[in-house]
Amino acid sequence: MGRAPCCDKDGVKRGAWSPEEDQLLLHYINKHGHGSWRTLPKHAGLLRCGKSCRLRWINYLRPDIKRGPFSPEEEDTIIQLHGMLGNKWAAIALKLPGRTDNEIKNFWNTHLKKRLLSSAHGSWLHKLSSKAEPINVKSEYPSTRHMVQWESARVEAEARLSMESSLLNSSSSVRKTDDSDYFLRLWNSEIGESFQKIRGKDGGVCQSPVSQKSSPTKCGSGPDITERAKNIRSSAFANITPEQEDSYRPSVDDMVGSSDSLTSYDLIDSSDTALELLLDFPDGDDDVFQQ
DNA sequence: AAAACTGTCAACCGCCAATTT
DNA sequence: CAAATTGGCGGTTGACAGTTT
Repeated sequence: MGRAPCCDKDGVKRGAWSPEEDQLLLHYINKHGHGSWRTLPKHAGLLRCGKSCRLRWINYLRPDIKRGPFSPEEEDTIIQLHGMLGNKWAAIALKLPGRTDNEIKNFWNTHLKKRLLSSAHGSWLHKLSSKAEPINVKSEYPSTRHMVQWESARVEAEARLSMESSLLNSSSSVRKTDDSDYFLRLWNSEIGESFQKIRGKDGGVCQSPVSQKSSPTKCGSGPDITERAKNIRSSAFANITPEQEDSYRPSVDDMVGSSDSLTSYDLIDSSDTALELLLDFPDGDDDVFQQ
């Protein structure tokens, strides 16, 4: 059975919100809270879909929304979290107070992704031109090919890192409920703390392309980010005791019933391969993420 | 000056998972 | 337990502004 539409299309206003509508929504929520989004428009006197009201509130009207350009630190965080989580915008937004998933998604798609791809493109071409034998992929369109290769390597690495993280999580006392929940636990664990320490050490001296265009940037530069990534595992685990590390290691019970015969360490090792794939992304890629 | 192009971002759409009936 | 409902998420679209030709 198909799902009923969230609201009738007829008689429901769409498109940009007027200041009057914003006022109505703001006033209602301040007074009563949002309650059920479905019934809110009716009670608030709005000719809008509840879903639309929710989105407007979350992305625009909420009082804790942070306005203005992304700070270098926020930018850095987005790049790193996206490397770990992929397009989990809601999870990423949880680590950026005042920023919405939509805002982060837009920022990634319009700024960071382009920089990443253009830099990756340039670096691959550079590497190709310096090698007698091109990489074992045939295509008349090197740039497209390289982007695809890079992207597939990244996706694979993500998938394996995700699997690894799931194993780590499954071994702790708390079970995974959803991606963001799992990630928050990981982030708030010793591993996450260590990761943040790594960030603290080498991050932060970068400039937002939006707010400080003329300033130099090293935010997310090639060696910077790859070194960070390399350090995520080694440094993070190095900072915890063997007992703590054991607590992240899957128990025998956890492994029983798994569909294959891999041990947790096999998986971690295999993720190393994928990570290397990601990390071995062209040497001298100093300009990745730079404008 | 104006048409074409490009970039940005708010808003919508469709799907999924959790919750309720 | 199944169906219906709701909230939430990620992908995509389209309007608008700014820039280039």
